[in-house]
Amino acid sequence: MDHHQHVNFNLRREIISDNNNHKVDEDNNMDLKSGSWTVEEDFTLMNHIALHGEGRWNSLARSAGLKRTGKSCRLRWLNYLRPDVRRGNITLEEQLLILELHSRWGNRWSKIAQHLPGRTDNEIKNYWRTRVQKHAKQLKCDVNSKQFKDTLRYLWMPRLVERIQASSNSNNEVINQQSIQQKNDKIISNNNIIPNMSFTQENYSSITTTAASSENSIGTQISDMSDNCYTNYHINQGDYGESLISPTGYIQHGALDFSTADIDDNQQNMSQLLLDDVSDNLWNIEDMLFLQQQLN
DNA sequence: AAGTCCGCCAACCGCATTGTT
DNA sequence: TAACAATGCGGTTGGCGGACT
Repeated sequence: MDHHQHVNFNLRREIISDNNNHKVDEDNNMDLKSGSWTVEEDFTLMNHIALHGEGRWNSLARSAGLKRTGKSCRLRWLNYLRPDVRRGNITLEEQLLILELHSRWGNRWSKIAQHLPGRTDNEIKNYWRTRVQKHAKQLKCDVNSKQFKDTLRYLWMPRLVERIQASSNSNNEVINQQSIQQKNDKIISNNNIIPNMSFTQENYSSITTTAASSENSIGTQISDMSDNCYTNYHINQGDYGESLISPTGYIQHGALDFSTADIDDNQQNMSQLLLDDVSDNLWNIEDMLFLQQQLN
């Protein structure tokens, strides 16, 4: 019996499906449920894992009294119920990291997820398919094509870096303003009011903290990584190629690898892409104008 | 208001790999 | 070391909800 045969044999033994979202565990003659998990099932699984730990998913499912396959329990726990699962929108930093790591490793979702604490491979895969592949589709090019990879690398990723930096700067400004106000308040409350004197940012640079180091857990964790992608983008934008990136991070004329014949289509497609992307916080009007200049 | 479309994402499936007996 | 079981991984599907007509 070769590998495939015995795997299929395992699967046949494990479950036999009917047409009604029910499966039968032949060994235990038990109806198995599939589809969405109920709150009761979630509690049952969580309580059982809290008491007995995870692993041995098939026997866990049986001993917990869950009419689910071990696989289903494992997936539910790892992708949803685990306490350290990070929920909510993918941040700019995470987007950048996903793009970078995917450019290195391709569809190695699990490997990529290891570098995004709290994110699951499923979540990253979904992000890629729904957001990134959508843009490839809009550009009418293959997601693996050089054209699309260049678009990601020379447009999307630098733009994300700029957004991250801008966000970090604005956070610093808010923190600085708060610090200044607190200082002033403190001085006033101590009856040490100094007429006509205001505190500048320079005066208080020593008491401010950067958003990246104190507020942004991803940034902190990334900085601990052995292969530090995010920091590389922060510091070495020249990595994109000196001929491509201007000091502001913008792309030099002619950097895009579009053939002349494709320019009109690409311009139209990219403009539409950028318009659509406003909802994803990746592009703005400035980007659109810039790109149109590049394509003209 | 009702019907349709579409994007998102949880969950499933098949296969590969790893662990255990 | 072969057989089997458990786990991991990536592709795909289907249901839900919001947007649109």
